[in-house]
Amino acid sequence: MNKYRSHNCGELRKSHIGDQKVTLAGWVDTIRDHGGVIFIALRDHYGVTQIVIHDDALLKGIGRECVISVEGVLQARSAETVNAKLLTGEVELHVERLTLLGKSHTQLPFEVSESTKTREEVRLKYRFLDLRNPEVHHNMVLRSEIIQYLRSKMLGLGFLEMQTPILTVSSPEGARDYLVPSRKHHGMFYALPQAPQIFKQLFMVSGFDRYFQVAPCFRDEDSRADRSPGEFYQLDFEMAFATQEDVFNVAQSVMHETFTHFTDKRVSPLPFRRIPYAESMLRYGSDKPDLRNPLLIEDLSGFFAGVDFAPFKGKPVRGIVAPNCAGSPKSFFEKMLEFATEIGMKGLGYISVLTGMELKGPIVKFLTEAQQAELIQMLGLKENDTIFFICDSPKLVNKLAGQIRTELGVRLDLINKDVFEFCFVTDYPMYEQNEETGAIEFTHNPFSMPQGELEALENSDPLEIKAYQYDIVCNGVELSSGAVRNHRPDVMVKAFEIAGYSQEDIERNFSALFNAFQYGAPPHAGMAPGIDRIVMLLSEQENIREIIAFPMNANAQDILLGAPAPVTEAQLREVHIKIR
RNA sequence: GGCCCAGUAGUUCAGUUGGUUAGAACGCCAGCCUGUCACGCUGGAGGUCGACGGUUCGAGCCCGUUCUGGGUCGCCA
Repeated sequence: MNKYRSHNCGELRKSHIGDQKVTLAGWVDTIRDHGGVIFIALRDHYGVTQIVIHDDALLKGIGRECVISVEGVLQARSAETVNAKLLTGEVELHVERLTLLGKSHTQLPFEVSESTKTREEVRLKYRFLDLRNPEVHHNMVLRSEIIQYLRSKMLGLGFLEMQTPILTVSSPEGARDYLVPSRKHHGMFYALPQAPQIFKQLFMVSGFDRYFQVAPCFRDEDSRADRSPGEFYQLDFEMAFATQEDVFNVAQSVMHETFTHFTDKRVSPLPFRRIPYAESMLRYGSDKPDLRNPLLIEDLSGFFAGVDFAPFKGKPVRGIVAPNCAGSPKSFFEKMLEFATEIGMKGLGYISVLTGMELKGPIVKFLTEAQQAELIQMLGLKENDTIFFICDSPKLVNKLAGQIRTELGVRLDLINKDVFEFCFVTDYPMYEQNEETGAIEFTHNPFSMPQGELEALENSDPLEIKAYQYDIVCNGVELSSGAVRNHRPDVMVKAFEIAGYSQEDIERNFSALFNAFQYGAPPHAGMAPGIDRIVMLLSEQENIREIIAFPMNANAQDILLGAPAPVTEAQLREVHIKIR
């Protein structure tokens, strides 16, 4: 028998009554002292069990959050004292012996059960206490179970879990690297991987057919509520002899099964919708559309070209039809205008459809009768609809319309909270034009295969070329991007040439991959859904720190251990670094 | 780096038009209580109002600067 306990705090039931002696160990959750009888809720990883003490001398020096071991006799609770809220609520342990295993300060920085309401700074400093809170504790358990589940799914689909280096080389593309100075090589640096991109592609060249990894990724970029600074995990995978379809099949089957397994909410049926990037930007105003929001954006540029309304003249115009909105109080429209102003719009025009299909709103007087009828017919307007107009530069108009769409969805309470709506956003443009310099640049990953391959690169307008580049999105959260990779050196040289890079540039910056591709590379494709984001969605947490055991704060500091921290002069000398 | 919000007891917060000794709840300490389960009751301790400077007879409150935290834009191939 274990020295400290015969059972854990979550498992005792009526059926255990009559067992010889029962020993439990755990944290003192609450103490209810009635004078002659004292009740303690004893908590561990598995649950809570009530223990009963008749001799208050046993409790001397014992306060909340102390760790104790108690031995005694298990008894049934009388019918009227059963606690239905506890799985162990039908029994209680009557204590004969009590041992203090770990004393706690009496004044805690916060009450464990209330920790989530405490300032984050304090929570993170005492994260070990915060994590005792069953609510927070459970998030970590869920995270573990999700990762285990993802692993088993990937293994079941024939993927091989493989490790790639953590100390690797700085890459010129992408985010800022975390650098690690080299001791043996003066003035040289390792970098932590932003993703195992190059390595997983090399695996493909090496003949490993299906690779995956629960991969730590490091990027030195500023945080957001859904973006941990510094480090995060991806379910990184890559498949040889695979097309975009093959990747989608794996991704949607794993996501569908995982989300179905861990929640009761409805999950998008298979196959997940595919939305081309251009359509996503136009209809949802974002490349990560939240499909729970039923509102769609309409392109009204053509319509307004024929309308004599100066502010919209010659500019792209978008419209969003909000149902059952015309009767909203004045304050609703004022709040919407306020929001529009906050995101940089000059105004927010709207037209409401009154009973009898009469149009009302500041813009109506600029429309002829025929134009009013056309608008009603074109948009299928119904009584009580309100149509909001968004007009801005071609660069901003979609994004602004997307923000208005989201805000309307929230304010009108149109977002169904009980579903997980997945989609793939496909056909990202290969290149874009730099606004200032006019230069042609890669939109995303320079290693994505252009659709049409060499032929398209040679004969098409670069800005028209699409890439086999895609995202998977759930409820407006971007889970990952992925691509069919460009495995052909000749296509790669041409693709880089269009973006203004020479073959020497490729050889200098991406020599390993480019060189490997000269020795027989299979077509391959992959993806890397973010694990933290998946756990966030499944645990319904708004902040990524809630699902990471020891997160850094928003300022990229670990205030529990104190990172980053200065190091000694000797350490600096060893790695040939001088602090200015 | 820009913008927004917050900083008052261990914690969460209130604090009126600038006016006596800065309050509440929970926690902590002491006492009472034999069936509670967020036990209850009585009493007590606990404050550099983030910091600095200014205005004022007088500042938690007004002004300026600054620090810290959170959110967001930039950034995130």
